[in-house]
Amino acid sequence: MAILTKAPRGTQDVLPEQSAKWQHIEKTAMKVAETFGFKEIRFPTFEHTELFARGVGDSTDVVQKEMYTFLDKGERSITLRPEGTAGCMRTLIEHGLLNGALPVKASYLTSCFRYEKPQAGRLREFHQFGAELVGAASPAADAEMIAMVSQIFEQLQIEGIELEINSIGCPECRAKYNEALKEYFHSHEDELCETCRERLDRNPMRILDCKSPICHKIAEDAPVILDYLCDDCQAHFDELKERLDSIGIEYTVNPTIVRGLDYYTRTVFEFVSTNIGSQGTVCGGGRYDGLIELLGGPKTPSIGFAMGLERLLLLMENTGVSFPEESTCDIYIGSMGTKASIEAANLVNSLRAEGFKAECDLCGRSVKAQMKYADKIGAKLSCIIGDSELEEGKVKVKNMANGEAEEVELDELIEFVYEARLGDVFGSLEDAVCEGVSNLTPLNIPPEINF
RNA sequence: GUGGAUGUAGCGUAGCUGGCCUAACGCGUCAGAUUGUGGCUCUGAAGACCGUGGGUUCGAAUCCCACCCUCCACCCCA
Repeated sequence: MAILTKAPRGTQDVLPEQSAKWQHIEKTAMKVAETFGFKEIRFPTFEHTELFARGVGDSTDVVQKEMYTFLDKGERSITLRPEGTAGCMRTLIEHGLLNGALPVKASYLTSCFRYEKPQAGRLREFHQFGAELVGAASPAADAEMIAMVSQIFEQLQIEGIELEINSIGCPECRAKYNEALKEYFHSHEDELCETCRERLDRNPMRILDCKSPICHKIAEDAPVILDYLCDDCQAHFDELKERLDSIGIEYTVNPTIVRGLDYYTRTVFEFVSTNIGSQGTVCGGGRYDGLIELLGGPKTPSIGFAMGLERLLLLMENTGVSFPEESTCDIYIGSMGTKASIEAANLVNSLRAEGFKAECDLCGRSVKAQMKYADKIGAKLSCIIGDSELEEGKVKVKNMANGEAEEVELDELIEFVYEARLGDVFGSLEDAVCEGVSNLTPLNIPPEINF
């Protein structure tokens, strides 16, 4: 296929038909975050390569083989963000937000880029909703973040998703654990797969993740990080569990969760589904107490997470979660002849100024074709303006649902549409008034009323 | 990066033991079915370089090779 008409590998177009679903997810996530005190933050799509190399970690797969890195015309090494946290932290440090009131609560909707082989739930450009809670070391912060994710899933009416948590300790207890791991795996060195043998001294924790049956078997009896936590890390993890129990959030402790980004410390968690193929992690996050300092900021304990929006959407579609219905055109104003077409355009314009969805003919089509179009776009009302209507100043307005028509003065068309819509929402205009709703237009109706 | 499956109009498919394919069908789109009104029905039209590029052959959507894309698994992660 021609390169001009084909999207690059691993990218996805969102068609108008799909966009309402995206907006629903995005709005819900941002709104829930707002109730938790988060404010949106926006930061660049690309950063200096060094930021990710340092922040995410030189030895990670993401940095080693998945980044979109290039030299710009000024010979700077630039990288399209492979994740959100590093850029977000850079922004907070650069603008001195960490010198203000802590914790800082920032949420974002971004696209991320990783050069990977695409498959279900894995794209080269993907979108995530992320949130960072910066400057709070307490397990209360961890619990709040996890609660926020659960709340988002609940609001979205998602079921069949499970929370797994783990603690990977602080650098001190992790060092002890790594030693224990190395010792254990060295005793099985000959049986390990090739990649694991290479990992053994550099990053033994990754062997726990290996899917090769033999390594997996060996890993089953390996020392568990949870047994090597220092007192502080242990207390932190215990309190987190206690808090989750108390709020009523179910979880399982999975000691094999080892996040692939170097910055994580202590709490790590994943929300996993079995309904979207092998890329089952819909949301992943954890604490990163050392990251900000590593990037040159003040020592600031923090925790964050990211949700894969494509995966979330996939999950919702695969499990039959319903999405809110989209509102359709309130009135289609058809016309015959140029004069009438101009009048129709004026009427439509006035209606739109009031916040109604109104449409008219732009193709010079026959009356019949215009009516068909009105039907296709789901117009609730329709009318056709011709010479006689202009003369008499009246139109027949048809209710598309039942075919009944009513004669309306052209001057009063806007009021008519108004009453018809209020009637739909409240049963009748009288009911609306009874409910104390007055002076409503589609523009000032509270969002919970799906006008 | 490794392995497997796929690729025909906007969508879903038929054709694929090579010539009746100047590519068929359904949905969708557009236009008509007596003068200015949708949903049903009927008629008609537009729309495909049969993923791309090579090759075999008198002749290829159909056979061979390469590449690309999509999907699935590994890997990795959201």
